Amino acid sequence: MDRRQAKTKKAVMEAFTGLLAHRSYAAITVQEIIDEADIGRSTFYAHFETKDDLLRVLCEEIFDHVFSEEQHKEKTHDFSSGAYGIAEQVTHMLYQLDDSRSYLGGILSGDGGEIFMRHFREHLKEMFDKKLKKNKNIPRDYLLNHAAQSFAETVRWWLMHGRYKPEDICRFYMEAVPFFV
Amino acid sequence: MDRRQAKTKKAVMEAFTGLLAHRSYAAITVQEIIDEADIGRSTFYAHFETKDDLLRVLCEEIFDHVFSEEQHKEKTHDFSSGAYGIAEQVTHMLYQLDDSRSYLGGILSGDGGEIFMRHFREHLKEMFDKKLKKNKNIPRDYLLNHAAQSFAETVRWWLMHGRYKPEDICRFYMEAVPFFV
DNA sequence: GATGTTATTGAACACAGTGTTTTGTAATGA
DNA sequence: TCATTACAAAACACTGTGTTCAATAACATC
Repeated sequence: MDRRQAKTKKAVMEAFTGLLAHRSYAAITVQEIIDEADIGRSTFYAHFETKDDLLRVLCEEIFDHVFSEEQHKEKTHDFSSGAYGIAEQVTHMLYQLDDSRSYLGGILSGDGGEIFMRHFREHLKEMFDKKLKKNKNIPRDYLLNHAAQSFAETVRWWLMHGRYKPEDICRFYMEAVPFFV
Repeated sequence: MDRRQAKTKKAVMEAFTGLLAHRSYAAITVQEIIDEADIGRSTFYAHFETKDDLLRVLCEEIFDHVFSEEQHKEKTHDFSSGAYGIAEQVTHMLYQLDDSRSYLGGILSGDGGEIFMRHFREHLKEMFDKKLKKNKNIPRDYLLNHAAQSFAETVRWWLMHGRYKPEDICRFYMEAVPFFV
């Protein structure tokens, strides 16, 4: 990849996350990102289709970070089926998310949260799919959505209000949503 | 209240809910609401400060509908503390929400959902506050948020995907979130 | 170092949507 | 009847988005 492109993308991402640390996604304008990144307007639009596209890219990078290590672990230690590992996986995700704490606040507050939460939920549903206990009283569809959404919401609650350690949050979640094998 | 004002407000609300039945909140413009309601632009802004304000008013009307009957019941039969009644209350709310099903879809999809869900969650937290079981392992703060958010999400899931009866949804929820007295 | 390619710049532009203002008209209630 | 209030219509300012284009700079490769 052209060094110029890489430099531009890095500048945009840093400007964006920097702004997100102080203002909500909805309140940030493309012009501000451009000014902060110190690039031309047309350059921005050469890299990202729209402002939402930029947010989507950032979310994907976060999710890559949060989920990829997990997949690595799975392949290495075969955690893929079994109660052992789910707590560790959850805790690990929480640690990864904590790294992005500074700008996740800006993403989550206001309507940018919608985009993040929706993608996050879908990733989680895929991840949790094989880890759910059977339950004859509740449709699997509902339970899977409940488990995923509850975790996403747990993260949101944690990042916005609480100041607990990842291990604590994991314990709360596992106790509140006791439907894993 | 002036008959003209009442007529205008009714026209706007009907136009708005009518449009919400077919498009998401974000995709609907003020101009469309005005055209549909067949009123002047300045008239709209004499009644509502902004487009978000209109959504807020609609949400409040829905919540009045959903929660007021509950408060009535509480005062009448003293359900305020006790396991008995929570399932009935939840079921009753679900029936009320089902009445608004046609346009709730438009509110919930896209970023309008944020406004509805946030207000809904806060109302629910207030309502659930006295009905939660004590739990020494989980902070009350977390548990209350979890119970409220999970119900809001249950409603969303139900309105968007599922086609169950209110009684079924109530059963799923009570089983998934078994933290009520 | 010369050369063709690609990225960046900056400014101007079209466009959509929001919310405001003004003036004349019509409905209302007392 | 009459003062008050709501409404309509159109023009307006404003903010923000995304596009276009010609000039310039950086790049990779030979």
